[in-house]
Formats: sequence, C-alpha cells, structure tokens
Amino acid sequence: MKRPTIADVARRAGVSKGAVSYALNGQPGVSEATRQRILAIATEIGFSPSSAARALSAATAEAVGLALCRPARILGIEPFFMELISGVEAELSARSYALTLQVVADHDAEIAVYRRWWGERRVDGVLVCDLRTDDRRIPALEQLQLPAVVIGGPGGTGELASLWSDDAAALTETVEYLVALGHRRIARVGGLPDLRHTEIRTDAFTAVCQRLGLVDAVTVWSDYTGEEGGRATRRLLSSGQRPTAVIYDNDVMAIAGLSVAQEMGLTVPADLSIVAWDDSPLCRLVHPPLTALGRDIPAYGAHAARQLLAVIAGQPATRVQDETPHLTPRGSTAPPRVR
Amino acid sequence: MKRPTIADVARRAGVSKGAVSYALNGQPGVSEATRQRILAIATEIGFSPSSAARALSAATAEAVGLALCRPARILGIEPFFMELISGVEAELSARSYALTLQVVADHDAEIAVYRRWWGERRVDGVLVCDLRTDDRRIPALEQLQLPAVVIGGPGGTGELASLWSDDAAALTETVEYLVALGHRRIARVGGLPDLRHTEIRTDAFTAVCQRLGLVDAVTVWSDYTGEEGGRATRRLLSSGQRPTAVIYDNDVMAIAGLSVAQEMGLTVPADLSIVAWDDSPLCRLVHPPLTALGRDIPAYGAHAARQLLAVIAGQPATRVQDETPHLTPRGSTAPPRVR
DNA sequence: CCGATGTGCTGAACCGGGCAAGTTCAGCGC
DNA sequence: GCGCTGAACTTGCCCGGTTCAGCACATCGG
Repeated sequence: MKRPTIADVARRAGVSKGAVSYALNGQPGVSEATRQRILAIATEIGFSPSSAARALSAATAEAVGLALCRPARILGIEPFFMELISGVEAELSARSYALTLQVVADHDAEIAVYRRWWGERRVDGVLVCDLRTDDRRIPALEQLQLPAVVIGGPGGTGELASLWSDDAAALTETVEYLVALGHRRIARVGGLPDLRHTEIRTDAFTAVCQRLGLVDAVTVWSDYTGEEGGRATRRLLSSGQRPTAVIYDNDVMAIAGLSVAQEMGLTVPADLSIVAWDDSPLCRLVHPPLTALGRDIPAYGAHAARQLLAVIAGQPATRVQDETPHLTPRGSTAPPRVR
Repeated sequence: MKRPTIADVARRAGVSKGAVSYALNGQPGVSEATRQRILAIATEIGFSPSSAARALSAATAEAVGLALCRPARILGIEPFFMELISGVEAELSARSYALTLQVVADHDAEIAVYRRWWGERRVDGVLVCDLRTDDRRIPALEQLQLPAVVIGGPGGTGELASLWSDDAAALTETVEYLVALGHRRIARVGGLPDLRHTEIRTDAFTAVCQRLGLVDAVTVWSDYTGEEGGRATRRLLSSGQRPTAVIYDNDVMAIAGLSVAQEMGLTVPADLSIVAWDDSPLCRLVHPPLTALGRDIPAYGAHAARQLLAVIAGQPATRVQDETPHLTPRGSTAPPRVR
C-alpha cells in the first residue's frame, strides 16, 4: 500500500504543499475554510507526516532512548523495570515521542550505543538507569552533550539532570520501626555493591545502627537474584548470634529469604522479621505477606520522562528528589519472640 | 556539538559526497586507496550517518515496533515480557535495528498506534502479542499491509506470519504425568479466557481429561494476577470434592495458590500438587519449589524477531511452531496422600 | 591509430516535510 | 485611480543520505 505524502494531500486539495504544511501545523497563512478542507482530506486518505522527513528537517528524532544493562534473567524477574518503562511510556506517548529500547551487556556497550544513537540522530535524549559509583557513563554523556536524565543519586551525576528517591530516609525509618518493635540484631541483604543506591542505603544503615547502638548490625551483599538472596539468608541464620530481623534490597531476595527461614524451621515473624524493598504484588502473594518499602514506580518513570523532555527542550538540568519510599507493615514483621 | 555530515567527510577527503557514500557502504565505484582514506577520515571526525536521512531516501525505518496491551501492574509482575523483549532485542541490535516500544490501553489504541507508526514510517514492521480469539488487530494489520509477526496461535492469525509453542501438547503431557502419579481430580486455573492460548489450553485440557476419564476435571478462569489466582484456589479447595492437583496458567497465580493452600492447612505436595506454567526463577524461590512448564523465552523472542526481519525483507509469511514447553518436576508434585 | 571496454569519480535528482521569501490580489484611504 | 497593506497563498531551497547518468581518462585488441 502506497502511503500518502503531503504532496498527495496538496494535489487533492488543489493547493501547494506549503499550504498543507501550514494548515496541518496550525500556523497562519491559510484561511480557516481551506484549513478545514485540508484537514478533512488528510484524515480521509489517512495521511500522517513521515517522521524521517520531519526529523531530517527539524534535526530532532522525536524519540528517547533507554539502554538496559542487566542480563535477561534479572530484568525479567524484577518488576521495577517494566513498571518504570510503562510510566516513562505514558508520558512520552502523550507527546507522541517514541521510546527506543536496547539491552546491552556492559557499560562499554552502553556508551557505544549512546554514541551511535546520538551520531545517527536516532534519539533526542536518554534515560540512564542503575547508577554506579564512579560511573563511566556520566563523563561520556557529558562529552557527547547528549541530553540525559540519570535515574539515581543524589550525587555522582556530574552536570546531568537526575532524579532519585530518598532511600536513606526510608531505610532509617525502617530500622527505627524494627527497633521500636524490640529488635536489636538487624541484618541487611544488600544488592550489587557498586550500585550507587546500594552504597547510599549501606551508609544510611551503618549510620542509623550506630546512632541506635545496634552493634550487631551487618550488611551482606548479593546480586538481586533469589539464589544469592537465599544463600545470604542461610549464612546469616546459621551464625551464632543470628539476627531477629532482616531487610532485603529487593522483593525477590526477600521471598527467597522467607523460604529459607521456613526451610530452617523458623517461624516468620515470631522468630524472624522480614522487610522487602520494592513493594510489588509478589510481596502480597506469599505467606505471611511481606512488610515492604514501596513507592509509585510508574510515576517515578513519568517524572523522569518529563524531566528529560524539559532538558531536550533546552531548559537547564534539574536535580529532583522524588517521593520517599514508604513502609507498608504486613504480616512478616512483629516483635521478636523472647527466648 | 555540531555533528558531522557526509558533506564534511567529503570536503575533508576532497571528493564528492557520492564517493563517500559508496566508500562507507562497501559498494564498488571507488578505488581501494580512496575508500581507506575516506573510512579513516570518517572515523577520525566521528561520523555516523543520520538515520533520518537514510530512512527518508531508503523508505525504511530500521526499527520494529512492539505494542504492549496490558496494565503496568501485570506487565511488571510477569517475567515473560521482559524476557521476550530481551530476546527480540538481541536479534535486532545485531543487525542494528532499533526496537520501539509502546504501552497501550486496549486494542483500539493499539490499532491506532500501528496506523500511526506505519503512516509516519517510524517502523518497518511489528510484533503482535497476546493474540485473542477473533482478534480485531489481525484484519487491521492485513489492511495496512504492515509487516507483522503474531506471537501466538496456531490459527486465527489470518495471512500474517506467526510463531507459537505447542501448548496443547505440553498441557496433555502434564495431565498424563499427574494421572501417572495417581491423581484423578485435577483442576486448572486458566488465564484470561479470551486469549487464544488460553482457549487452546482449555480445549486440550478438556480433551485429555475426557480421554483419561477424569470426570471431575474443571477449569476456572482468572486474570493472571496473584489476587485472582488465590481467590480461584480458595474456591476450588473449599468445594466438596476438592482437587488433588491444580495446574496454573502462570507462575504468579501458582505461587498465590501455594500460599492459599498453606493458609488452609494443606501440605504441598501431599494434600495438593501444584504445576505452574512459565518457569521463572520465582518457581524456585518458594517452598516447596514449584514443578513448572518452562521454555526458553528469550530464544522465542529472538526467533520472532528473525521471522519479522524476513517478512520485512520481502520473504513470504511463515507459520512456525517453536519449542514445546517442557515439564520440570520439582517439590510441588507428588502422588496424592491416600485418605 | 582508432574504437571498445572499464574504472573512478562528479553532479544532480530524489526521498518528504518545514519554512523563508516571493507573488497575487482584495480592500482601503486619500 | 494610485499607492499601500495584509491575507492567502506559491515557490524554492534546505535537511543528509542514496543512486543513477554521465564524463574523463586509462587500457586493450585489432
């Protein structure tokens, strides 16, 4: 099927393509009667302007890029990314921007993708996920002068716009809650240690435990997978002075931890309290349902998308703190059983 | 930063931009010496061709589209889509095709997106998910003559290319296995009833149960969420003649079902055997780990992407059956306890 | 020594919109 | 009737690649 061009509309309307262009873009230069006639014809023959031609003359792609740098296995199991994407997408499609997605193996590949996208003018800007400490992508993006919003922080984002949630405050609140319940031995199963938000959470955990005098507080690292989360839990629960509460850096590890606790004959929450970060529907599926730190992830994505569109429009890069994750207590937390 | 164009390369090399085009695309028309000189200059000044300009002249977008028609909540919780995307993406990026993603509310919106994408020449083809019975998208795509591969079937895909796995065979094998273990009362918690693959599974379930003389076989429908899966399970287990085995159409519902069974004081697998469709890491997290019907979803996506690229290249639409899901027995299935 | 064949390159048209500049013409004041 | 203005168009170039016709020059056979 031959797709109609602006010239086809112009021919049918008996005007020049310049007139059609003015009519379709709501610009002055055509009479209202002509505009209506042109719009009617455009609708009738199903015309929509070629994004390539428009991109070529406007030097803009009407698309933003998102590169995901995690293996398929982990991408799939964490609801985070899909929810983020759907929030980003809602905001973009409302302004008829497209979202271009690419899965990459490592940061070098990711930087190469950014370079190619920008060189090919395939995207007008990018969203950056999973910020690390000393992230090589930041200087690379600054050098390219590619509009970007970093999802993560605060700090370590150079001159780029960024968006984060106050994980430190959320973690502090959680520890204080557990202490109020009577817990003194609290452990934490962290995510990948070189991610910036893991570092922030670890620092906050150390600080609040010190302030409250919890000498046995310990963080062990994992990789967000259930296998590792389970193994870490088994190690924690096998130690002499085992913790009475564990905070997990994602829901998948928390569920694995719950499973390990039950396998080892412990009752949750009487023998062990469990808190999960990222409150997905998974947390409500298991028995007992998990107390979790949640937030509106699609809204987070939408926020980031708006910020990126602003940067693309030439506005100065902003650094914004989003909603702080809030604790939803469920059946997996309780005062520790007195032994 | 001004991004270099083909004219910049031509000027520096002292040749016409036509010569540069030949050199970069490996076409005859330039001497080897000139080609090397041009390539060196292109690399030096960091030239990469504008995808818009190329798209305009080649009438191709070098991109394929994927519209997802499910709410964010469900998209996030099912590992299926993210794994599929990562498989699709691996195949596409190897040929430097981009993947454009859009989340839509319903089929009308999805058809509108296809129409817009095709009119704007934003994509060269699309992948269609979640095939329904009497799916309106099929005739719409045929009418647009937009290259497409339907992920789902067999049947109901019109003249379009399609890819499916033999769910009927997998379900039959599963029922036979449960019967071999000694189960006679088997129930199934299905997904959304108007999805084509739900229908196929339901038909296969009815057929095999009839063949094996399982008169109590029953299918109840759900919507893939844990809440609904749990409710359905509660209803099944509260009935007079409760089943000794339940097959769930996804892993999330299976986990919810496991939780409900435990909450009702039943032991899995002694009192109730559970089989999940879609073997994600979640199935190994819970206690006991779930027997599941699995397959390589990234490979499925890669396969679909290859098929789509073939259709875009003008080859005839093919209908291909992919790998059949295979049963991985774990701790959630056993012979029923004799009462 | 002349035409035939090839090689290596140039110049221009083309893809489909956007937009600045140019053209036409009705209307109005004087 | 002249001069001017502004509305309502048209014309033509631009964006950055691709591709094709054509041209200069070399090479070769007869």
